[in-house]
Amino acid sequence: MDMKSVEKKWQEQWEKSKLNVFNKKNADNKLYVLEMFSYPSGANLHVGHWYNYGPTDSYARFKKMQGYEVFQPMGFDAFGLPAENFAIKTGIHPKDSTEKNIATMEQQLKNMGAMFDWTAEIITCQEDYYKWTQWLFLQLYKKGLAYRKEALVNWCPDCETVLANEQVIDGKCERCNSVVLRKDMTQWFFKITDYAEELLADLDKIDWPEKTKLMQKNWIGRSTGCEVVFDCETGDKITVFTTRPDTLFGVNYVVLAPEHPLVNTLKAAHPENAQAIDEYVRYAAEANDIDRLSTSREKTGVFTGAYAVHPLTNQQVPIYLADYVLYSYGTGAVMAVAAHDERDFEFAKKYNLPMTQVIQKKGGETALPFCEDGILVNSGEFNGLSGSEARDAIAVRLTKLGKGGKKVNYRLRDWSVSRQRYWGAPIPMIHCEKCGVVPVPEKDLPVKLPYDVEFRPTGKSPLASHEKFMHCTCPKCGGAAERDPDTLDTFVCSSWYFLRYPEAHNDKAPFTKEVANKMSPVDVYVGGYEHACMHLLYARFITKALRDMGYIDFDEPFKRLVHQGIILGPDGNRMSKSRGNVVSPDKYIDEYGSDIFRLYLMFGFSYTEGGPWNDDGIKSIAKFLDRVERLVVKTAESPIVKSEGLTKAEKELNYAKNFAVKNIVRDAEAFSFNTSIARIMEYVNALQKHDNEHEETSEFFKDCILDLLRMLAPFAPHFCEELWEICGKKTSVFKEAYPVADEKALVKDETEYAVQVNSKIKAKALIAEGMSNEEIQTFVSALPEVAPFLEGKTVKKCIVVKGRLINLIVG
RNA sequence: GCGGUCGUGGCGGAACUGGCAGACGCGCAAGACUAAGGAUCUUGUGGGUAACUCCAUGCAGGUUCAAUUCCUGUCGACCGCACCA
Repeated sequence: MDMKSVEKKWQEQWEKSKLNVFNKKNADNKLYVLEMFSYPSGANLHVGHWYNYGPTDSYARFKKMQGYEVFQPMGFDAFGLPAENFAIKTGIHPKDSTEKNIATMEQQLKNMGAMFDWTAEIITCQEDYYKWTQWLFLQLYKKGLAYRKEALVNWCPDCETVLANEQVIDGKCERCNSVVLRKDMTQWFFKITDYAEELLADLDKIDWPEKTKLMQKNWIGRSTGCEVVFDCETGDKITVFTTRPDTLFGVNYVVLAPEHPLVNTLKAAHPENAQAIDEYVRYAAEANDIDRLSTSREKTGVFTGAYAVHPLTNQQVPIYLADYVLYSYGTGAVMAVAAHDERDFEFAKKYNLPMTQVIQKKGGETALPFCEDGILVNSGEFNGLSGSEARDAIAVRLTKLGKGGKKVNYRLRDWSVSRQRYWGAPIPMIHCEKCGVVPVPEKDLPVKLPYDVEFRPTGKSPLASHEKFMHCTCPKCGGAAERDPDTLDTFVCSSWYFLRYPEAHNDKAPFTKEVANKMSPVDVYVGGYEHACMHLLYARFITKALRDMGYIDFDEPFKRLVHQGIILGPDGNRMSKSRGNVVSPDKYIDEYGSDIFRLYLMFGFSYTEGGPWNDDGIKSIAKFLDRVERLVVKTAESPIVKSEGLTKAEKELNYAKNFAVKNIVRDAEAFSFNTSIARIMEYVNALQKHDNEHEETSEFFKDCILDLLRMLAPFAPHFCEELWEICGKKTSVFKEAYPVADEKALVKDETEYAVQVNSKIKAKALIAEGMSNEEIQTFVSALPEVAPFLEGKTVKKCIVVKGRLINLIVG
């Protein structure tokens, strides 16, 4: 079969018959199967795209044949840094390169033969999409979930630009390798932390890989502990967070992060230390990520001269500044217990601070620092309590005294969405001298991204230099005002795109409640695990926020999630241009076509594992399809002999068929395509064998061949359409129902069992259906291979595992 | 450092809930058909042994009638987080 022309023929046919277009009339029966959309950074699809989209398309086709109205859209996540960086390097405008890449990729995706519903295509960099991304921003702003604050950004001094976190590799700029600094800028944030608890709790409700859920769980980082208030000599209060209130009597000093707002007050109170404090704050600010990355880094800090009062003992404890305390976590201040915390211990040792042991190992000598649970000592009335008892008791006491109490903390930080970059959706906000920050009225959306922008780095957001863009009138007072020069993180674009697909052409709204509730959530979502803590978390957050704003009625965007594995280079490393181990799918497509390539991707790897590329097996897949073709064509051309009932051989074939169907269905549902295909191969072997042994072609055999095409169709779609036609069928094989296993055909009169004596296999025996355990024991005991082992011994126990084995325990 | 995943033939990989380890395929070997075979078909293929059988799922233990599967320890590979108080 000339695969290339066959594939072209059916792709055209499918387009003409609208086979892949979702039929809204059947929406009650919908199945929303979604692959993560493509980033159009390169012109060609790479193996990873094929591996994500090919097998998932087979899944979608399989479900379609099972009777679902499958919605499988595709689009492009088209804003973002690579296009802009490419532009900076080559001078080609991001819009131009992106559009060109999209055109190429669309064609390649069509050549793949996946049943994408192109009528629902979305491209995030187009006005009719980012208009609604901006709308989303405004809703979050209205709801108080978008706010502005000063925050540190990654700053590359050489490129004179802000870098996104993903552009910082080991503390260095991914492009020029210079050390990245941190710089304070006012930025927009989304308040994802408001949803920390629900994001964590609802992980239990979704069918996602456990490791992904665990990653999100760790990322959210819930920890329960206690807040403790220390009165500062200046009259201020210092609140610290601790998970170990049981060590409260061991506090030796209090540490503030260098960025802590109280630092200036303390400095003013102790001018004698002002210089040292200033120096340390500057030192900490200049410390770059490389230093901070190193956990072995020596602890540094400075004494402020000030003291605070211990809430329970009323003792004076000194206040230090140290950058091992992170301003962004907890309260930005900690109580230091040198005897029971490794970091505090290290710091205390370095600065010769006292240590007070308050926890003792049960019954033993205690070497410091001792960070495990133990029995309280030197803790007044709390002496003798265990760790957990003490944590409760001390928290209760603090609450009573109004000096703190139980508190839950999260590691999750708010989502910074401002990007000082050009190629993104402009933030729909206006800065007016008189009215402050004013949102762009919804009727004025989109805030269009101008084309004629100098995107080469100047140290400012590129849009800031575009006068026409920047100047505007304040919607509130009508006076002159300026637009926000930043653009939105591309993760904002992708945080809601699944809601847009079903209404891709709605120009009145991003989506409607009615359609969204009907079509979403996505039933099966397939994409890379690298998005575990970014896209997948953001989309969950936005879904919940939209729900709380009344736009949708469901809690989670993706009911079931599957991660495909990664296809590595032949050398076992990740494919990369610098390694020179990139495998391009193009030459394989050229030689074998899409079906064979896709089939090989499904058969040669465990889908969720992936593995090193190796093309040894592609030929064998081509051979396999050749065999199928010969068998089908021969059968189609043979005269059919009518018969009544099934012969013994046909019964066996019927068993083989139903066994195959049962397992294919189960495995395809689990995205275990390699075993699904293995079962199809076995079935083909059985058909082949039957055909070799029989001159005539029975009606039953022909039906078996047709079922084979139905079984194989999702996995080799063009190929099976062609053979289906050769068999004289006028309608698409994808209008057929996927075969269903007939359980009756799977019941055998007798089953082969392994017979063991004392767990060692001695024989195989055919056991008739319905024999009792006693009958079985009598029967196998008499077997010539078994009997000698039982001579002179008694059978103490006979274990029968239905359909598998019999184990006689003798002694 | 913390958390997680995974170690199975020459290779890719199977093994559903603890139940015949190595499905399916590649590769290899032998044979058939052939003028020819890098086509096709048939058969064989974890290792040792002449054989009975024995040894084999990284390594060492344990639980069990039975362990690739469960538990403990250990080695190795990969991934995520990383001063989170």
